[in-house]
Amino acid sequence: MSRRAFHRASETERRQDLIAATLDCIAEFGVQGATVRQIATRAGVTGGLIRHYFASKDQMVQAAYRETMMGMTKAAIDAADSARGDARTRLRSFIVANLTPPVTDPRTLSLWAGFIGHVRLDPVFGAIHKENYLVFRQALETLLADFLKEMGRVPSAAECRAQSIAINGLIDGLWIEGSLAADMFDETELAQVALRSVEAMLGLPTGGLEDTNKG
Amino acid sequence: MSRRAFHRASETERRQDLIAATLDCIAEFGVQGATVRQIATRAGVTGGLIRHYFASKDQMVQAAYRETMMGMTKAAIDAADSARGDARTRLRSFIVANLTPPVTDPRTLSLWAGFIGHVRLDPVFGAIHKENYLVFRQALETLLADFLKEMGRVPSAAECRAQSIAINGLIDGLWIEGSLAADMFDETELAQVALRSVEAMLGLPTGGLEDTNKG
DNA sequence: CGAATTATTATACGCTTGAATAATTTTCGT
DNA sequence: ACGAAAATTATTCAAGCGTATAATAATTCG
Repeated sequence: MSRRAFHRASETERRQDLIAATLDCIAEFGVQGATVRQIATRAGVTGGLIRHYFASKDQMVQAAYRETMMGMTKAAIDAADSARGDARTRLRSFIVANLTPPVTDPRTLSLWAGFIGHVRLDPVFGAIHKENYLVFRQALETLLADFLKEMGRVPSAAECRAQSIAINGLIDGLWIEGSLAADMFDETELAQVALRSVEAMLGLPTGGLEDTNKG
Repeated sequence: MSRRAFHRASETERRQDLIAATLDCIAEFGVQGATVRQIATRAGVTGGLIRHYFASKDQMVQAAYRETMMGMTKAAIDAADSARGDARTRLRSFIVANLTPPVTDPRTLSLWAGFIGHVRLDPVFGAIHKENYLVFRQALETLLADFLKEMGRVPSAAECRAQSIAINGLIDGLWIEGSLAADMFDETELAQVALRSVEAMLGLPTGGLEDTNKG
């Protein structure tokens, strides 16, 4: 049997490849199935190389978790930032980004599900989770406060907190529903449900779901 | 070394003990740490006995998943049924039951997190998930339709669907938030947020979060 | 161009896992 | 009371795990 051919890559490139292979394996086989050997095969290297780039498998998985979470949050925040319009438009872009691919996506949920169980067990996972949660929640609260001000309101701190908790929860829950059972929802249905629900929660007139006999 | 003392239990009792031990281990150590040996130790038996009650470890974990999910759904439905009042009261009881212990609870979330990653990988998990989801969603949709009728509305099928998706998402998301970071919320805060948000989504007057300068 | 260094492969090790089997104790029908 | 059947323990096994180490190929640099 001949020896496997060498392919030498730059450090950042190889680290990225290894993280990508880790995510592939977790999405496809679950955390249990994401073994060092499986990940190495997927990355096209031999197992020993992993230890050359990461002190342990755990550290590599932590890096993969960090990247996944930051990617999701960044996608939503970028969508809000690049929506150059009024505060309402920015908030809506943020919500839509969270409830459409690639954030709402079966693969993303598989990754998240594989990771979330570690949050309470591994302090590193706990720290990554907490930081990401705070970034997300802060972004949402800012968008919300801007929107309320734009409507001419002077929201109290209590209202901002309560409404951002509620909107955050709504986004999270719809994200799970949509990612777990994507086939049960039209492509834009969840985003539309979220937008209407959020604006109803904030006291705006609803957009088209009135029934025939309101009273 | 002397032999371990025998303790003979009835079949249903022992199966229940093994499932309970499985859940304990998953909650405490994660799915990875819930090994046959660890579970057996927790249950106070030796490993071989597990195979006497379950054809494989997988089947035992599936039984544990089934029990956990059915328990959560049943708790909420029972709360709604035993609230002998108008439709609004029943819907509120359903929501509150979902967002207070033992449904909203760090341990319950740990269990759910341990399981959810299997839903897409193991068809048995997929079937359990789907069945439970449909039961939950049907119960919610019935409660919602009753409530809307009680308000004098004649809700369209589309509205019922959209609103129940939204409420389901809100419950799920707040459940996760509350279970992941119970220390960040007052004991009844999430339930209150949910109740106010749901009624706002349905077009009812809000209950006390108006700010100082509406309009 | 050659030596030192680094990246990569290949192999080996100790441990844990789920499962299978054998041995032992209890229960129960007759 | 006894023997068959069932429940439980104890032991064993093969496979797979993460990791460590040794061998080899590529790169770097004086």
